[in-house]
Amino acid sequence: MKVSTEDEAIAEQLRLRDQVSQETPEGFAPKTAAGLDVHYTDRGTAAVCVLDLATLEVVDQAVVTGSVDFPYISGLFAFRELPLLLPALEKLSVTPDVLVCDGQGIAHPRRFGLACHAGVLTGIPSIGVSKSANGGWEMPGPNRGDWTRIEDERRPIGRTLRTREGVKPVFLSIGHKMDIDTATELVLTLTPKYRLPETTRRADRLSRGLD
DNA sequence: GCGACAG
DNA sequence: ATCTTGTCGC
Repeated sequence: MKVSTEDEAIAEQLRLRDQVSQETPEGFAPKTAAGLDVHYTDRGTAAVCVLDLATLEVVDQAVVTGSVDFPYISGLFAFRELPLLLPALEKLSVTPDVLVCDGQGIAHPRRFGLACHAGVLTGIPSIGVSKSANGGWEMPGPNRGDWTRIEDERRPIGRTLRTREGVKPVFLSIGHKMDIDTATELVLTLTPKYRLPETTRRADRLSRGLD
């Protein structure tokens, strides 16, 4: 379905959100994780970087550049980024076991943020990790691994997670085919040294034409 | 009108 | 997101 207006985008989110699964597939044992990010200049450059979870080395990557016509609107972020991210995912020579998106999953006004959208359209388990969050949350403890709930109307929709001591926590929520505990463990695996997941850092660098 | 507001 | 100086720490 073509989506070009705000109303159409919201209708599309409401149509797709029931397809989100909050259950991790039986025997889920991811060997690879993909980071997704888009960098903007006069156009957009989407980058996907697949890392081996055991070594955090890059095993595959893809870049797609094109025009971006949908504006940035909080709550409709996916409609700005997915048109370039999906083609980039298709260019990969391997299918990643999980997608780590730079944004929200169900911690979203309609419970259908970028990570959910990417997961449902690809069928790949996904999570959303962002640098800031909507909704209510309190600062987690000071140690790596400490977390607190992100809530909306007293309903848990995600977690803050301290990935590194002395710095602001990250905000994570499940995207698709994923449970929050598995997502938390995955993010900790991806953050041995820096606040943000290695997947996100590599995709960000790649989208900027570095590396 | 005012504050909130993923990137 | 992007703009943009200095500063602290490994």
